[in-house]
Amino acid sequence: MALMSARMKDIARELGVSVVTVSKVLRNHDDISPETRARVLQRMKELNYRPNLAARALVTGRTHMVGLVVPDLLHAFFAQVAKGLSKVLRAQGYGLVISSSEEDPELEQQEIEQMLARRLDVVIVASAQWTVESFRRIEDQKTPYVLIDRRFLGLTANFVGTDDVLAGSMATEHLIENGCRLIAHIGGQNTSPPVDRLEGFRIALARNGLVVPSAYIVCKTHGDDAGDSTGYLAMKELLRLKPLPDGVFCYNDPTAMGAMKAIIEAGYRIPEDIAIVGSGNVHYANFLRVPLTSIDQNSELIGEHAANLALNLVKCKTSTHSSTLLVEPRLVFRQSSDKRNVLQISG
Amino acid sequence: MALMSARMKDIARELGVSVVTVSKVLRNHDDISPETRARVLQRMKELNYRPNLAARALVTGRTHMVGLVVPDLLHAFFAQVAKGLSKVLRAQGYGLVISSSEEDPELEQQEIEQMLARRLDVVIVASAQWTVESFRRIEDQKTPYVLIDRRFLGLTANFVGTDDVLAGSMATEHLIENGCRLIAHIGGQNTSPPVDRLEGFRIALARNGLVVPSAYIVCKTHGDDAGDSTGYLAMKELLRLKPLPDGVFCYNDPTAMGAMKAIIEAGYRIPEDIAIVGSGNVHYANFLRVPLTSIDQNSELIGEHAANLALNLVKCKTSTHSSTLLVEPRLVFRQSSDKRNVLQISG
DNA sequence: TTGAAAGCGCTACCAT
DNA sequence: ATGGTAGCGCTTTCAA
Repeated sequence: MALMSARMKDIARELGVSVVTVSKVLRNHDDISPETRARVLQRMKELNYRPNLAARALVTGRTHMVGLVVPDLLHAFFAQVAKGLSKVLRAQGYGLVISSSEEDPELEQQEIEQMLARRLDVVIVASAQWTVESFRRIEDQKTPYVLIDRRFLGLTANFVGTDDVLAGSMATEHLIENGCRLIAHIGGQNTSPPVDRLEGFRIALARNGLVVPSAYIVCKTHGDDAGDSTGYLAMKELLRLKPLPDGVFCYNDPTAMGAMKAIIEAGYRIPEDIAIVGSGNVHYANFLRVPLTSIDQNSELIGEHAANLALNLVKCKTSTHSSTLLVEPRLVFRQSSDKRNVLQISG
Repeated sequence: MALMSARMKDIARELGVSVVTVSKVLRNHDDISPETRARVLQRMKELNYRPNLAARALVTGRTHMVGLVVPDLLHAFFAQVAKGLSKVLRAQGYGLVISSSEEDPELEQQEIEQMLARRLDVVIVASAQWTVESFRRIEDQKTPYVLIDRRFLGLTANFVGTDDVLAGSMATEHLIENGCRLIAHIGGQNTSPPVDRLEGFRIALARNGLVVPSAYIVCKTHGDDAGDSTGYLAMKELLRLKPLPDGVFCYNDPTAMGAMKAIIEAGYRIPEDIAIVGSGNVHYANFLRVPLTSIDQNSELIGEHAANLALNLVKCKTSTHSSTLLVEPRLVFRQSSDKRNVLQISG
């Protein structure tokens, strides 16, 4: 038994062939005689040979690894995206390097630098940045990248995410259809999903001739990380208003979870007193205090699309044209917004 | 502007020094004059130089990357473990390659093979294997590995996980203390956590002189993946029994979520009719139908310990002695098992 | 069909 | 303090 794992050199020497021949067999070149091929394959199996992909990467310039940077691995949305990514990448023999930025732009920058230094073939980022500057550095390195979930205006980049304006209007229209007339919004700041969903919210209200005083719109920072406590605090603010809102569109599910907690603690009922809609449709939405109506963003599909787009970029680096892929949101109706019984009672 | 990213060679040529000198500056060797060092650093900054870690890995034999294979990225327990891992690894400049086996032993094997081929410095696995065979292959490669969450009897390996027997008895004792007398169990199969927790369950019952007919113990496969539907189905079985159990220890939180759904659908109350305890203490446990009492396994700490152990293995490969690290479980008391005041009005 | 030579970008070792 | 030489394990190119 050798101390080191076997190398091509070893197999070549033992079989009296050259390293090149072994290499060709490994990569299924067809200019090798069947007998030679058989002997090499045989010996590879015996030795349990594994090509050193790090060495291959050095000469080919391709590591066959993709990087993913997300703000928070614990957030079910990103876990789902990662799952979709992982599925596609595995099928193509690509590895996935994952890193969490903890919503910290500086940390994110560092992690991206690491990935560039590792020469990952392509990097996928749900960015916590405020500016566009850090993407310029990726571009300098000539490493292709794909943004997901959060877009940057003024940056021509490949993007895969949700049609957030539509998500926002869809959620709001749903509340209106279910009898809500004074609809509050709990949002976020600084990233495109909360901003666009708020716009969708406004569009839906306007389309239905509804007016909402600005006090009913609460946008805090840190909507993703610790979204539940943000939602909790925001909802407590809303509960001080008179009259109370009869529906709340929360810009994501963690926020909605916090809001529900605040409502129940205050002794109100969901959906009878206040209806709730979230977004993201986390996989446990149906198991919450009150099963949560949510906008399904098809997060796993976002991951799959991002993976496919990323792999395309690797295959044809020439592509100067960058694509934007919006996955269509879809509302999943659950108890938290179901006022049908309430409407019957009240006439 | 160069087409390729800068290499040491470029910097060396431009500055009239040797590649070795540049390399030494990069790695903070102290046998370089301050002026030379300054010039090199300056130029590195200007060119935005990033050392090619793939090349470094080839010569040093260290990729500075750690692999993690889990059965399911969506399971909050593993996401939390990954978070703990990630934190420690980042601080040490290590990268994290993550892969999901989807509870499929064959897929897991393939992913591990990939990681070995990539020459990751160490591999951390929450294994879905039935046998010990695949770990032998890792050992052949001389790649150190750490098992987490799931142990294998008869395998001398490094392990970090929960004291599952204690977790099981702790949960069960808790139900007993809260007045339960006919306690059911929903478990899993084939992996050590459900098996050990069931043992803890039995120990606690025996210690308290309680007897539970075998029909009250339901162990299905697939306790992790789609744990909620498993729990749902198992609970429906239990609900057909007479008399009904007055408490259920579910071997993990997803299972408990499914069980709660079945109980509520059947028109029973939690905890008044049936108390529930889970394990894992997922981060949204407090936001479920009924806030869920759960055994906190300190999953993030498990990740941190696993990372530290893994890095130690990398640093001193000589260590023939393998360690087992059990993180102590801790019960988090919430409403789902709170029978102290069954008349209490929620709100 | 086969293989010798060159080199990917970097580090280790030892001489200067 | 500095650098020449010799690789790491593999692929590429081109000649035989």
